[in-house]
Formats: sequence, structure tokens, C-alpha cells
Amino acid sequence: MENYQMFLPFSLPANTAPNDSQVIFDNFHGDTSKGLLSDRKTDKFFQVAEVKELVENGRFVGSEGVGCKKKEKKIRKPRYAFQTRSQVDILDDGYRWRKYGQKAVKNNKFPRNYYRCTHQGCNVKKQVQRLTKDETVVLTTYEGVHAHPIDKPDNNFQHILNQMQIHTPF
DNA sequence: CGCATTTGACCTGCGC
DNA sequence: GCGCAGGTCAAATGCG
Repeated sequence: MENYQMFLPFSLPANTAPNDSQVIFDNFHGDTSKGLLSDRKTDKFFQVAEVKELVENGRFVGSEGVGCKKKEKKIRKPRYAFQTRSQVDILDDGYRWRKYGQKAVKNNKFPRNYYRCTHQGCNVKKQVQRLTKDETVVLTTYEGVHAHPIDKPDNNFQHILNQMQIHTPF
């Protein structure tokens, strides 16, 4: 079985309950603490260890599961979604973000908000949206990895991040 | 003043 | 080609 590394390119937001959260791995979603991920389109489930990134020339081009045909080869950065329950939309994850857009999402009464990391030379993006299905759930999607230290290291969520890594069987 | 936010316009990919 | 949906830009505006 292939071994690969899982890491979270962000720290967890405030008001995060690790037991009530899940990490979504780009095209796949599921509960990593149970070791299962499912393909978004086919809903076919894979063991997390069967899902891997497709990398060409050092660039992320998609992800696939064993026995699953390859995804589109469009060049883009890996995206990591983090889903949690929260009363507030603005989750402080320790980085400084500048909002650059807001869009209404189809079949969703809540808008999606787009943020960019304000750190010089860091073009990490994230988008935040609330689910219509369960409006207590906030879905945060990160794109890219911060190549700089956290801007507000005084926040106390680094230990929650450590907890989260324990929960993920990678 | 220096930054962040708001918000409509614009761009792009995709399906028909 | 056209329309839709998602993503981004940027000028105007707000705020400490």
C-alpha cells in the first residue's frame, strides 16, 4: 500500500471542534477519522490510503482513487476543504485575509466569500460558504500553501491543529 | 492616510 | 455561439 503524507496547509479556525469537523481532500470527501473518502462524482468510497495526488512536473493536476479513472488534467493547485460547525462565518485561523469577492451560489441561499492572504508574495486563497442543507455548517476551502509563518502566532489554535493531525490517519 | 470591504462588471470554462 | 455558473478585478466606499 502506497504511503503518502497528509498535512493541513492552514491552522484550524477559532470555534473549531475537531470531533465535529472533517477534512475534504480536493475531489474526494469523507470522514478521514474513519479512514474513508468518497469520490465526488461517483460517490464510490476509497480507503484514504488509496487516494493520492496526481503530480506532473512537480505540479498538482488532480487526485484519484485506486480503480478510479483519472481526473481531468487541468493544472491547478491542491485544494483542501475544512468543514466545521460554527455560528460565525468569520473564522480566525491566524492568517490575515483580504476579501476580494462574494458570489451567490446556485441552490444556496448563502453567498460564498473569497479571500486572499495579504502576506507579501503569498497568493494563498480561501473561500468560505455556509451550507443550505445545514446552515450550522461552515465550509472553508483553502487553495495553496502558506510559504511564511503564521501572522498571528499568539492565537491558541496551533494545539488544535496538532489534535487534528492525530485524528487524520495519514 | 493607509488599509480593508463592498459590489457590479468582467472573464473563463463548460454544456447544450 | 449562447447562456449559465463560478471566479476575479477594481473603483468606490468605509473605517480606525
